[in-house]
Amino acid sequence: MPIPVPHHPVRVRIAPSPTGDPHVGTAYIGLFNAAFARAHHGTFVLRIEDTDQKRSSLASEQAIYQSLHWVGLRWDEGPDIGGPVGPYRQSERSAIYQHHCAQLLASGAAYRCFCSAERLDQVRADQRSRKETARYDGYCRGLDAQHAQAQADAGQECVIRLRMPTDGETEVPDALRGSVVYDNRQMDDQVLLKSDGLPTYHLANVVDDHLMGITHVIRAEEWLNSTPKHLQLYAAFGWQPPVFVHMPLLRNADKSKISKRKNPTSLQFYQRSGILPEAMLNFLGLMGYSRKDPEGDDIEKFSFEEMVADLDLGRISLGGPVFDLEKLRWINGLYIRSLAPSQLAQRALAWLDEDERAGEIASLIQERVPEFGDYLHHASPFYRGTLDYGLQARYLLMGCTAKKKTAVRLSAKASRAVFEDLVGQFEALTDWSVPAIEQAVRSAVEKSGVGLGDGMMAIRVAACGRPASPPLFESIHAIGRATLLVRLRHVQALLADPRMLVEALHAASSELEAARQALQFATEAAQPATDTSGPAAAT
RNA sequence: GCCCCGUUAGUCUAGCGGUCAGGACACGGCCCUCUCAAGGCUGGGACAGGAGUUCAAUUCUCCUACGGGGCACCA
Repeated sequence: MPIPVPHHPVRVRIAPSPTGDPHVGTAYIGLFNAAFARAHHGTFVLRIEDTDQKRSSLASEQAIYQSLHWVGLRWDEGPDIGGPVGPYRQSERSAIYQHHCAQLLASGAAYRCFCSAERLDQVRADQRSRKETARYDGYCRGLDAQHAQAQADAGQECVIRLRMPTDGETEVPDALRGSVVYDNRQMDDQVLLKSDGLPTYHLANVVDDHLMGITHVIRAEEWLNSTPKHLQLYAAFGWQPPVFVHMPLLRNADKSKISKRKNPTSLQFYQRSGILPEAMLNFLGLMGYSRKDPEGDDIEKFSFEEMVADLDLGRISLGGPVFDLEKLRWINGLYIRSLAPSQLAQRALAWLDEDERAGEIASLIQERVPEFGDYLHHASPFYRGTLDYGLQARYLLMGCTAKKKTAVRLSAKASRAVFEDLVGQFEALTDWSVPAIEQAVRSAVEKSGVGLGDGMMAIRVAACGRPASPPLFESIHAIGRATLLVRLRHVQALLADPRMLVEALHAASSELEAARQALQFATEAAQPATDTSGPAAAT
């Protein structure tokens, strides 16, 4: 299905919220927006949706700029570079939303609601127990507008809700799905303006998209179900809605929506572990999308420009693509191999150089580096993304030292408990500092009943992949939370897999066999060569 | 629970009524080779199930199953 393109210039946007680490999903949607804009000689806008005061942060906003730049996305307008329809940060647009909201209030398309959070919770709980769709029950819908206004003026807290039609249907034209029809009775009287005076996503989004002249809203599928509300808003304002394109959601291996619990979702993780930005972009361009050569075979490797050259969003496939690290690594290898050796050297060095942890890492390994040649060996656990855990590492992960292999099963269970506790603590840590890390590690080990030495060894191996490392807490700090959590979860998966134990034992027995053979070989070699001549002696 | 979207091998995908169902990652084998990679060749592996429409369904329609998303004063 071709994407409708009006005659006026194309304007698209991405609108990330600056909460937490810059997300691969943002880059994914950004890629398709940027490519679409470029293909139509349009404009790509970056808008920051920071209306959630509690969760938004400036640091996160900066990280978004950094990471999007890293993958090679460039926007034409945004909070950092300005543009003709700013401001581009929603927290700076409060007056605009309030003004538009007043308009809806005046026309009767919206109304004030004084319901308490407790009452709303109660209503929802009741509805759920009656197996109905949970939504606002319209308690304040009939309130007299003048009276409500007076109450609000008197200082009573309230929100402003959209008055949705109570019958009929809303048809959502989606460029990839055709029209999707919603029964209006299913829909909620969505809150538009929160009691803190800031808009919700829905209001801000519609107002901004209109005011910024957005022609195509290319966003993730999770928004499809709220599009009818947005359409009602456009109608209430008397505005023409944009073309909607809902992209499939990136998935974890188990097909659920991609999440940091199950996958590294932070772009910084990939940057740090040495994924080339062009490989990352290429990989994202393969998610739900494909290009083919004249023979009809799929093209796996392509640049942004090549993607733009024959872009057709209508070819996007709707099944949720699993974000497969294996394939990402393969593509990355493709790019690394295509570099001239001098370029590779240059880029690898630049990669090391741009890592802000350089000094911290150097100070940790300094004592262990008799000559520069040893530097790479000691530094590598800090720069890698995921780690491989060999035989010895697996034993140690299971909480076993060489002395206590007999206690394997018991220890594996205890070490699982350590890692589970630790992941929980590290996720919750607000302060990623060495003392906080130390406290978390100590408490996790103590709670499990594993000896401090064995427990810390298991954690060290999980964190660094080897039993010898700089001091653990400092090392964990330098590795960083995102990467460390990826490693811990990897280890958890290993420990939860009974095959790991079998494999470890199997590997141990073949190692033993190899040792036996080596011994035999050595014994024979040590004997005086009496009859080594002639083939007959071999028997 | 209700609403919506989806479903080609373990994974990413091609296919848009008639194909030996194509390519790629991963996996196995062989070749190359001082090792390891890389590369080449090669093998196994898929249309979720059931009805219908049609001379003909992976492709169109419906039902079922399964997966996912949404149902906040979060985006």
